[in-house]
Amino acid sequence: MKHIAESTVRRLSLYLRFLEEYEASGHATISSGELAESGGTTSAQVRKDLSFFGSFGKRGMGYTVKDLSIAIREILGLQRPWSVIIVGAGKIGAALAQYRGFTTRGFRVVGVYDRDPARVGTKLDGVSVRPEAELERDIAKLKPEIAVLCVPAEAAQAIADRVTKAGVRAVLNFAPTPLKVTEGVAMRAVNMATELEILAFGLTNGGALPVR
Amino acid sequence: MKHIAESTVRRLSLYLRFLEEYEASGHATISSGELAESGGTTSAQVRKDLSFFGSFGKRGMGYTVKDLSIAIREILGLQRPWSVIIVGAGKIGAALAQYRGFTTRGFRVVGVYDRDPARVGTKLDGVSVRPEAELERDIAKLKPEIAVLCVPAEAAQAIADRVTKAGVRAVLNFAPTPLKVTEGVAMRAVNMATELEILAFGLTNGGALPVR
DNA sequence: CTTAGCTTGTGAATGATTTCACAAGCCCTC
DNA sequence: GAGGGCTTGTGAAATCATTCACAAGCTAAG
Repeated sequence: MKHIAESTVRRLSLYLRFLEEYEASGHATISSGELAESGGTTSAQVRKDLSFFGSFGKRGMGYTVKDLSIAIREILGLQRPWSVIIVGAGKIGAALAQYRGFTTRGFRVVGVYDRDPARVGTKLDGVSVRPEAELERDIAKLKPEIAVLCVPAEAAQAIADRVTKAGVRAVLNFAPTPLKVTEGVAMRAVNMATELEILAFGLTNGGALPVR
Repeated sequence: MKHIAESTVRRLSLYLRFLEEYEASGHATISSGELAESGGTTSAQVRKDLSFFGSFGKRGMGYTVKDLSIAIREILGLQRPWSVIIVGAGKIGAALAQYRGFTTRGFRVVGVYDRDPARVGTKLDGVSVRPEAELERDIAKLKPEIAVLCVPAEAAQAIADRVTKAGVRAVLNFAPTPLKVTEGVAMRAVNMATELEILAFGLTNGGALPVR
């Protein structure tokens, strides 16, 4: 398959969100222009994004909301559930373990881990925190595809190595440090301090950063 | 000033993090190659990024760790502190209010707000949660530059409108919905479900997404 | 059946970002 | 103070992403 830009995938996720809203509000069809409007982009961009994966609309008519939303879900791989483990049950990890936005999209938190015995055993939204030492055993048993890392920066690389070695194939890293992962493992990072710093840059150098 | 790509600003933030580590570990100078290695990019990229803002190194020698880190801090606007308010004291908002990564970079949380009276009055790392109704009054008084939104999707646009109208000039949005803000307000969004969806795409379409 | 009015899908053009490649410059040694 | 060995800073080239612009195709109306 051709290379798909990350920006395209990100927009698909956004389109899907709007399609679900449209569906809920009773609309049966939608044009690339309307979808673009909701997502803050252009109709050409919407059509181009979709064109990488096939042809989903009807000329003169637009897209069937229901069909397009199924198609995008399929493109993103959301027609099946994904199992997620969260490593680090501090403030952020605990918040994510209970975050509804994950579960509504088919991401199931099947395990939460922490090194601190004081946190082990506490329940987060139905999942008990387990000791970090059990990671390998649990990964072998539960076969989660994705690990979310909410550990301190200095521990992140070691945990990433452990979970990928144990079979996890995708990592979402909230620790403020970049990670190296072996070829074939998908990696994404969310760095909240960096986001604030980009805003600070924007405020400092008014206008140098294209707004959005 | 020329337009600076967001990707450049993001990398600068990353370089700064490494420079701080390097400084702490006693290194006095660093080359673009070493910096690139740590940040997962190329030496040419590092030099190009810096070249937008000036000339900071010595040919043959590399960069003085201390000077470069001061220079980047200045570029990003981090030589001064920034005041931040957090709106929404649910799981995510509360976690962010107590997140050390913000404070260590000079972002001071000066207020946390919630609509739910049950949460009002609770203390988060020294800051009491205040009623959302006080937003405008507090913004006028505290003059925070940045607002972090951790409210439900359906409330986010209304809160964004209120805080920007009251004088906040930058918004970091954690609600899973895109926001429209008036010209001149800096806006960034962190969508955690989207990040997982990008990983799901990567897992589903093995190799279609450049793994970075 | 034909025409009018929309909207898609997509090559081509433009714009943005990254990578290349090398002259210029600095330090250290001899 | 001349030469060797590095490393920066930066135009030019290459790559990647977005926007343009329009033929093709669908529906509804007459």
